[in-house]
Amino acid sequence: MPTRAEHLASEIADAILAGTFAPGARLDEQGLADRYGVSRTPVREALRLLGTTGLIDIRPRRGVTVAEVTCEQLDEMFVAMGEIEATCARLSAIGMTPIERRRLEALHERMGDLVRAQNEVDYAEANVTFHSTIYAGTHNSVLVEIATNLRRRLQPFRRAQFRAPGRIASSHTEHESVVSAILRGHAAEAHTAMLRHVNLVEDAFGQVNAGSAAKAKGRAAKQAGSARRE
Amino acid sequence: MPTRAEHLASEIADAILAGTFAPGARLDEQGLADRYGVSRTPVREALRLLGTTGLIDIRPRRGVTVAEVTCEQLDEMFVAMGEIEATCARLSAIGMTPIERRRLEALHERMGDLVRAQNEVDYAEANVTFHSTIYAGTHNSVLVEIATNLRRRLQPFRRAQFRAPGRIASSHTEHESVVSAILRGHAAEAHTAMLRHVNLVEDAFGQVNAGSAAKAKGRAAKQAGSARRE
DNA sequence: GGACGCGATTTTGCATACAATCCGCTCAAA
DNA sequence: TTTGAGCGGATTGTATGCAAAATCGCGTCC
Repeated sequence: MPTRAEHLASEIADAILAGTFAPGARLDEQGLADRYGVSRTPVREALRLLGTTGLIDIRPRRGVTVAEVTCEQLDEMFVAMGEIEATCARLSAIGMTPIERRRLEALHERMGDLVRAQNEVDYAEANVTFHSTIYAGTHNSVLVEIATNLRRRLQPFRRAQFRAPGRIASSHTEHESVVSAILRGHAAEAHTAMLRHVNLVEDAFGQVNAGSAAKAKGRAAKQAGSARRE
Repeated sequence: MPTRAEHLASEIADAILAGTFAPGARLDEQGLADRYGVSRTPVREALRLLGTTGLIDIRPRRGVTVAEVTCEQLDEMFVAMGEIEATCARLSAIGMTPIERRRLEALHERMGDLVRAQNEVDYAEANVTFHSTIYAGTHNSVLVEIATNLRRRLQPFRRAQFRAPGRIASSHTEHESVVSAILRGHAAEAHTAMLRHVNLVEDAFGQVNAGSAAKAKGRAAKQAGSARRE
């Protein structure tokens, strides 16, 4: 059974990701305590837990606010994500067991069916599994954790990634290169293919948030999260 | 001014790294509170902060213990570190500014002097700067943070890395390949050189802790931290 | 009219108190 | 002798209270 603080942490995290608490909004402890019907202590603890996720911004004696992600930071996160994922793909190409390779191949084929059925919802879910499978293929829990955390932090900005027309099909084609390279054990190729895939994902993100995001890119203070909701 | 909890966190972290609290040792809140002359509240907060660093192990309602790092985990950390550093080197080769390149070159040359003077202490310090410089060369704060965290987690296991005879000279030679590749903007080469460098660092670690560590490698339950102290 | 300084209020940080859970022990029964 | 249940102590989780710091509003001075 999770402790109250942990429960609160995920509760608050969900609220932030859902937009209930807008970026930049102040999260005062008493307010959250009242809202969730607990005392300030577990709220404090929950906020400290979230502090390390990059979701909120804690400044000593000055309270905590929902993190405002600038376009620069978002860009850096996408670049880092690409590099980490590419590394995972490379290691997977080298070290995946035959069973893992078969599973990856099977998953990829199933996703092909979803593309033909134009089932974007299930594809999005399978996509998470796809990338997680490649993380796991590194057989390195440290890398898995890093990749998973980064993915979670980027999640709010990917919501609409498969809404761009034809994006789901392009994604599958890119996956094809990645899977092919991994199955053949071609490390460098897997790296390159995955790097390109993630970069294209970022581009797709940019397209979905086309008008506003493009302009926002210039303004430093402009925080990226809002682009998603426009 | 840092809050008491933050101060405590680094205090406790130092104590763990210094071996004051042995791996596996129980860290009860009241005990720490008494030891540092504060109440349980900031101690709890400090422990939560440390919880995300991998330095301690928190199990709800069952207290916190100093993390016991198994050889498998240590191995994974070294592999991950190598991959991250290699990525940083690659990005540095691509994106470092001329000024950054000159600074890296200058630092490398200064380290050459330290090698000739056989000044292991200063070399170890400069080595940290060297790697940090390459992290910074990515111009990506996310990667910098990941790399820095990993390095910090590995720090206790590197203490003796430059004690192996001739290791300091080998290190500098390996750096030479890395620096050369970065300065020439050769991405793939920088990646490979750095990956090899970090792998050799791990080997050096293994040599220093030769007898015990080598045997320990086989035993799953054996925790790596103890090897360092033998 | 604007900027600076000062006090009141709000909010965080820390301490203490209480409740719930876990761990180890004893003791009894198979 | 071993195993299991039950009980008591110890420890963590949560609530509340208090003090210090920060923020905001207002008045004053330039």
